[in-house]
Amino acid sequence: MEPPIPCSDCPLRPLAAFKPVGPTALAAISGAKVGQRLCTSGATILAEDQATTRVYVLLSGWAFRFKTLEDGRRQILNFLLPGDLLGLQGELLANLPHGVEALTAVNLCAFATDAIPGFFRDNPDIALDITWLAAHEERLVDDAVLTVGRRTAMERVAALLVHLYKRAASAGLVEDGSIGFPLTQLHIADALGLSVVHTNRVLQRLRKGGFIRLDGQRLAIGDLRAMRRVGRYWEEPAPRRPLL
Amino acid sequence: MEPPIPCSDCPLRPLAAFKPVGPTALAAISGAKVGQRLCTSGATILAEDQATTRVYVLLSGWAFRFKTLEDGRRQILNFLLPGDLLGLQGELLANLPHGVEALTAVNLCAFATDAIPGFFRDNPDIALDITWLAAHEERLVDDAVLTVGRRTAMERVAALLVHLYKRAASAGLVEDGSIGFPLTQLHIADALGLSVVHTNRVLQRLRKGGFIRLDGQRLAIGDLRAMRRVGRYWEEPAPRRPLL
DNA sequence: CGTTGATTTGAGTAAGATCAAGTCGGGTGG
DNA sequence: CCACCCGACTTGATCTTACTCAAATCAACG
Repeated sequence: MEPPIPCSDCPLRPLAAFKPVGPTALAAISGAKVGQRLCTSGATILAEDQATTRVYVLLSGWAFRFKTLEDGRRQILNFLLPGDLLGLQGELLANLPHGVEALTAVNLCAFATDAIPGFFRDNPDIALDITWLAAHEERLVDDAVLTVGRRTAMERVAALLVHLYKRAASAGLVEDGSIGFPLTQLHIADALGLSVVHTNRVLQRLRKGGFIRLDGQRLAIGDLRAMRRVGRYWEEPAPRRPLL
Repeated sequence: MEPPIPCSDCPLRPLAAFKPVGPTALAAISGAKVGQRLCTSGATILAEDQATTRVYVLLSGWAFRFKTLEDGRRQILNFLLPGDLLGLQGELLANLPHGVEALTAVNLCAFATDAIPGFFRDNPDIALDITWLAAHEERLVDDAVLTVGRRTAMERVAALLVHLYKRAASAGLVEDGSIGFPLTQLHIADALGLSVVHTNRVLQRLRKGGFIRLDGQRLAIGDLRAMRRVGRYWEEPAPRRPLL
């Protein structure tokens, strides 16, 4: 339970993955911030189909967005890593069309939802950044549709692992060739439209083929090139992204 | 090949589905418009992975966004109907991560991509509308992930047909209980992650069950309630949406 | 008529789901 | 310390959904 971090000391901003921000924009962001929020692993950050009063930036930890069918079938839409914005759809659309759940303990930077129209009025650069982030997230979901709709189970798992590894890497989370990996096999299954059992078997094939090391809570990818080939997954190099 | 329609006479704006727009915003939009573009059915409106110079609003006709794997497997991400914005991701991200193809003859209203930053600078209401449209499209794609990942083939087809029927309806395209329906079974299959053959059989089941009438180019849904039940598909009532 | 695109039908198959146990490791309480 | 519980992971057996391949039909069109 650390004290709130001032935006000027944000641990994320120095990372190469993020676009530098000017002093006026930083002041505007800092001024709109209304606090921080901590969630424990497994907590519901935002409930499905609910009106929201906050928009958050993920400071640390992992989370995911999901939707469920009334009979309980769950689909994970995408994963959220440090720097990601969440809850924007709740502000723009009437209410949030999906839920958000924490995968690990999570530290969130909170903004009042009415800060958004404020940014658009007074700070076009930030407004454009917000729209950029929205477009970027849509790109991720577009990829998810392609993966779930047209890739084989093996391709899906490989593509997801590469994708998450690279994102974790650009958030500075690699330690001696591996990342902390908080997903259970059920999460992988729910993200990829597979059953847990089948997911388990595919993971074993990847392990036995020497493509990955995945024990307990850490993931290492031996040969990234090979994994990309298995997953038929080539994403363009990540551009420097804005950080709210 | 009609002459360009001035924004003030836009045939879409009077529809109840669209949010009214003030005179200054209308003037700004009108001023940014650089022309119209006609495409024939089947034409590529925007190519995959390409830098773009234009953003379009679909004035009339149907189109779809898609991605392909290098071996030819194609996934349709969502369908575009009159009033939809396309090409925004090409402006914000470096280049367009998906292709856009016309399903019917299509009439597009063109804006130079650099009109977007201009809107953000000078016209916060329009900027917010653009972001709203982006968030709304993401919602559609989120739904697509849920459909493809967790619904059965029967549910997928039923949900898609209801979805498209309702959207066509709100674009004013219903004529005596049916809509013009330009998708082939291959399009349906590619949108839903199914094979054409299986799609065909599911459609036949829906027809024989009396749920739909789908002959050649027209779709009618007998009992919408029943179809929603089959598809496990309940969307929230469509809000009035902005039109660029 | 011949061609072409869309749809339909049949037969065989494979990918992945379901069901049912069983293992393993890390708490927790007695 | 040990029994036990619980969640995550594994494994095997069986089954089903939806895919593949192949071919026929059908309508529109030049």
